[in-house]
Order: sequence, then structure tokens, then C-alpha cells
Amino acid sequence: MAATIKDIAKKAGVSMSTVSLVLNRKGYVASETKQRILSIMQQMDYKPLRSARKLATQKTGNIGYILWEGHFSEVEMFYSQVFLGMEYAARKNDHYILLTTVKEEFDPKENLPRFLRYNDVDGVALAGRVPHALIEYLDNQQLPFVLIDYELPGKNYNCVKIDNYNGAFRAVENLINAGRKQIAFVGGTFIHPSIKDRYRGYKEALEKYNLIHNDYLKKNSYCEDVETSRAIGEKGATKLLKKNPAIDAVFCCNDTTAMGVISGIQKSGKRIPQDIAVIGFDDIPPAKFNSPKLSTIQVPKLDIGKEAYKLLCEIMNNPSRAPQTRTISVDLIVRESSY
Amino acid sequence: MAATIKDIAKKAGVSMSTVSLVLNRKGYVASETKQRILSIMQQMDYKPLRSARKLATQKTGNIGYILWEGHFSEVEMFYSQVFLGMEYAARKNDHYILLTTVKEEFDPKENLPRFLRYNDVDGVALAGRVPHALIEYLDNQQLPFVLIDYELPGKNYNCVKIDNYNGAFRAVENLINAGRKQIAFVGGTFIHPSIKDRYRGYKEALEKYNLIHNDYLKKNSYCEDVETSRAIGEKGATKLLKKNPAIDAVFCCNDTTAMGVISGIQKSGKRIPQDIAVIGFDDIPPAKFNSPKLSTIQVPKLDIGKEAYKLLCEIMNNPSRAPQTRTISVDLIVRESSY
DNA sequence: AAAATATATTAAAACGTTTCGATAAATCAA
DNA sequence: TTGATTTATCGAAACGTTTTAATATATTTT
Repeated sequence: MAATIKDIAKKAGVSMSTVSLVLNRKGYVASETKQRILSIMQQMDYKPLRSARKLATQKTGNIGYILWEGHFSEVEMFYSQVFLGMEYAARKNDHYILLTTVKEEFDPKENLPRFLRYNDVDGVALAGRVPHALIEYLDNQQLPFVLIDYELPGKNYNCVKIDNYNGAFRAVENLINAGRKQIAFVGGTFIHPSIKDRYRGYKEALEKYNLIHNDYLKKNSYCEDVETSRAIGEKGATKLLKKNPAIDAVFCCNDTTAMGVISGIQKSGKRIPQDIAVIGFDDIPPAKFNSPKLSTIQVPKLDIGKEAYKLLCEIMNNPSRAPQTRTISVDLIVRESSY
Repeated sequence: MAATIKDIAKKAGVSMSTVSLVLNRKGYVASETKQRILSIMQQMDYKPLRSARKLATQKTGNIGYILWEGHFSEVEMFYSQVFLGMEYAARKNDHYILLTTVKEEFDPKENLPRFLRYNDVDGVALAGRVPHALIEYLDNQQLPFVLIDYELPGKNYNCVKIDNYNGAFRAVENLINAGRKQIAFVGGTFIHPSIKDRYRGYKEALEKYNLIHNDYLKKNSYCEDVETSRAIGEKGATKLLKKNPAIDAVFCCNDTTAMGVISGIQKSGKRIPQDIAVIGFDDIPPAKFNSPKLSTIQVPKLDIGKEAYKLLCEIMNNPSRAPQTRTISVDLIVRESSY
């Protein structure tokens, strides 16, 4: 059947050890022998057997990618794209990525992903709002892990995050520079730290330009303590316009919400962007198919995945290093819902 | 460190073979011994090491899931959901699923997924419109594979498909029963056999009710030879309404297209569903957030994944069996864009 | 010229399983 | 009772790598 390292060794007239050395670019081997071995490998179409390799090295060669089930089932392609970024990066190395989902109600004793139950990964990426019990479990197990776009208030974990604050700040600043005065915010639950940061960016941009007087924020912001959705965007827009008909711009905590906000505004009869400008956050694919096309903060999802992979590899190589946070910067894209 | 089979054997006072037998539910082992071994395993938290196991059994325990990159990057959550269905099913067994994407321009010599290059999977699921060269490669390699929602005209491969014909037929029949007379079709490239079948279902439903006269089909159908998108839906609707203002229903080849068609109709000033009813196909998540909510043919994506997994397992166990096609049935869901 | 170091190669052990064939006791069929 | 079959257990080989320590030669340093 398939050629083994033994076959290669025999044909090259060397020992298995030597073949292994050239395979792993280790130790000393005469360049003439090396060439001979390499060409024989090529010729015999030799592929080292992963399980044998892994058995000998005591590594799994796998990385887990755990996603909250809600993120995967919903409209959001966000975390799928991040996954793809990781997959691209991992292609260059010897890593396979095992993707699975967990439910919100999570108990490490009951529904632990099987690759964790069987110790089949060297490290894990946790995408989005993942159960705290899971994070603690990994921390206790001393298994290297990276949080993606999620931070725990008290704790200090390795993390790759979006520059939510500056993205929001820039979006609102852009609206202000375009002459908007009554700029609203529509968001979901603040449990997710990103949304909190986006709100902070919104607020501080307004502060910088001295726009906040009296009950400005109360009049102009709408947040419901639930997962964001198109529906709460629509509801939020309707309610805000009733409270303050002078609103001339809305900054939304994400695109899904923004698309709802746009529906709400359209129903009210106001025009976008002439009467009211709308800016979202994330740049999910539907954003550019919306009508009007959504202005938004573009976040480079593939890059996030790539960076998460790099960080994870570093942690796996040096597990005792102090945790660090890496921030991925974002850009404003102006389409049709603002100018 | 972690307990091995040797530790268990020693503690239980038996040989490694015996432990292995109970681990694999094979051969004969006294129920008393078995219980003892099992409880020791429990107690020592024994987890058989995958790489050792795989080395001994000469299997990889992995399944590949290959997706055309376009399907993954676009709005479509369809194949991600199918993946999730497979993942659910695989959780019960010893299989990991390795997800990767391939580009349309594909050359087995250049950009073969790494788990194929290194023979790291026991079987493969191919989702959607995947390069023919890849399919042929797998066929030549004699590697078990299943096509998901895709068939090759001449060839006869293992396949799990949606009942596209009957779904379309039922949608159109429903429109006819609701009194619609001028029923249009909007679609994309017929390269994808599903779309062809959906068109056939549309046509034969019209035939059954004797609605096709003269240039009915020519007047009422719009297809562009490109991948489907919201844009071609919108364009199609606009053009069709110009050609035949009497159109009172549109059956679309999928939801993405349907959402475009709805935009197009809305711009023309006609009302949905009073003036024109619209039905899509797939029931992708955005369908129910659209305005109006989209009536569509719901396809059980998780079930497709599950069935694909089951079929693939059967093939892997019995590679010489004649290829078979399994058809997953679908249901009409009436929301707001028809009645 | 001797000692130290760098280069090149290898044999054998180790990694943790499964499985084959052997052995022996217990049960069954005649 | 004898012979055949079923039940129960085990030792050892096999799976295909990596790695350690040993050996030998070549090169550099003193």
C-alpha cells in the first residue's frame, strides 16, 4: 500500500532516523543525502501518517473552534467568516480545526464538546458570547485558549477583539461632520462587552463635539436587554422617532439592528439618508444588498480569524506567558444610508 | 499523567487485551470482569488516546466537508446548516468533521485540501456546486464520498438531494389554487441541477392545470446564466413586469432571488401579496425577517446533513455498494408574501 | 599534534492502542 | 464419557512515527 518511512529509508539506503530528520528539518544531514531522500519521497509519493506522528509527538495537531449555537444558526455569517480566516491560516501548518457549537445552558459535566472530553485538541478558540462555565473549565484544565471578540469583565484572558470603541467613535464623528445634530443609538444587551464599547464610542464622540445637553442621551438611545435582532431595530426606530421626531441620524450597535432600524424609519415616511442617516457595524454580507445599501463599520473577519490562530499558536508554544489582548482595527464604509 | 490502557489493566489485574475488548465491546469477557474494568476506567478517568487508536486500526476517524468557497462567503447559511446537521450526527460516533473550502478554479495538483493531500479522512461530503475535477479525483482515489444537493448529469454517484421537483410543483400548485393565472419564474444558471428541477416542477404544475398557452413560458420566465443573487431577482422582476404587466405571482428559484424579486415588485408600486404573490425556495433565515415575510419551500437542512452522514458511513463500511440517491422531502410554508 | 567541537548517521526504545493466535476452562451435543 | 463448541483471558506482534544516546568522521581551536 502506501509508502512508509521504512520504505523510503530502505530505498535511500539510510536509516529511518535520517529520513525522519529530513522530514522534520532537524539535526544534521548531509545535503547530498537530504536531496536523495527528498526525491525518493517525491517519487514514492510518501505521506507521513498523521496518527503515528501524533502518537510519537504526543500532540493532537487539532484546534477546537467553539461557537455559541445561536451565532451559528442565525443570520450572522460573522463567526463563520472568522472561522474561515482561521482555517486559511491553519492550512499552512499541521493543524486541523474542529468546529462545534455549544448551547447557552451549558454544563461541563453534561455537554462538553467531544474533542474536549477526549483531550483531542491542543488549543481552543472561543467565538463570541460563549458560556462562562466553559471558559472557566478550560482555564482550570490549563488548556490554551483564545477568546474572539469577547472579554470577561473581571478576568484577564488571551483575546482577539475588534476596535469597537474607535469604530463607533469614528462613525459618530462622521455623522457629526456631515452636520447631523440629533444622533440616536439603537442597541441590544450590554452583556456583550462589544456593544458596551460601541456605546461608549458613541457617547464620547458626542461629548467631544459638545452635543450632549440635558436629557440628550435619554431621548436618543434605545436598548433592549436581549440578543440583537432586526426586530428590536425596527421597534427601537419607531419608539425613538415618537419620543424625538428631530432625530436626524442613527448609529446602530450592529448591521442586523441597523437593517431593522431602516425598516422602521421607512415606515415612518422619512427618507434615508436625506432626513435620517443610518450607520451600522460589522459589515455582514446582507448589508450591501439592503435597500438602501447600508453604511457601516467594516470589520476584517478573516483577519480576526488569522490573528486568533497566530495568538493561539504562540500560547500553545509558551503556555505560561501572560495573557494579552490584540485589537483589530476597523474602517468606516459609506454606502447609501449615510453620506 | 493521563491514565493509559496499561494502568487500567494493572489496576484491574487483567491484560491490556481484555481492557481493549471491553473498550470496543468485542469478543468475550465475563460480565463481572467487564464491570470491574468499566468502573476502574471511570474512576481513573481513562480516555483512550485517539492517535494510538487510529494508528492501530488504520483509520483516520475524520470526515471531510468540502464547500465551494462562494457558498460559504455569501449570504447563504444553507450549507453551514447542513454542516451543523452532520456535526450533530457525528457527535454520537467517533468522527470529527474537517470543514474546508475550495475555489471554483480548482486543480487537484495545486490546491487539494490538505486532509486529502495527506490522506487524513476516511470519507468526504461535498456540499453544493463543487468543482468536477475534485469529484473525479475522489472517484479515482476510490475515497468514499457523498454529494449534497448536487448531481452530475451523466454520472451516478452517492447523493443526498432535496426534492426540488415536488417542492416547486407544490408551490406553483398552491398559487394556482389561490386563483393566480400569470405565474412567473425567476431563476439563475441551470448548471446547478436543483434549479433545473425546480423549473421543471414549475412547468409541469402549469401543464397539469392547462395554463400554458402560446408564449406563456417565454413571457413569464426570466433566467440569467449566473449564480443566483438578490440583484438578478430585482432585475428579473422589473423586466418581467414590463414584458407582462398581468403577472400575478412569481415562483423564484430560491429565497435570495425571491427577496430581490420582492424589492423589484415593491419599486413598481404593486402590492404583495394582493397584486402579486411571491414564493421562494430554501427557507434561509433572512426569509422570515424580510418585509413582507417570505412564503417559501422549507428544506430541512439539519436533516440533510444527518442523512448525508448516515449515507457516508454506510459507504465507508461497504465501499463496493452501488451508488444511491436519497431524496429529502420539503414543505411549503406560507408567510406574508402569498396566501 | 592533541583536544575540542561540529557534522553525519544509526540502532533501539518509546508512544498507546488493536488484533491474532494460543491456551484453558466451562458448557454443550452425541 | 468423549469430543466439539463456546466462553474467557492473555502474550506478543503490529501500526508508523519521533527521539535519545551512541558512534564515527571531519573540521576547528589550542
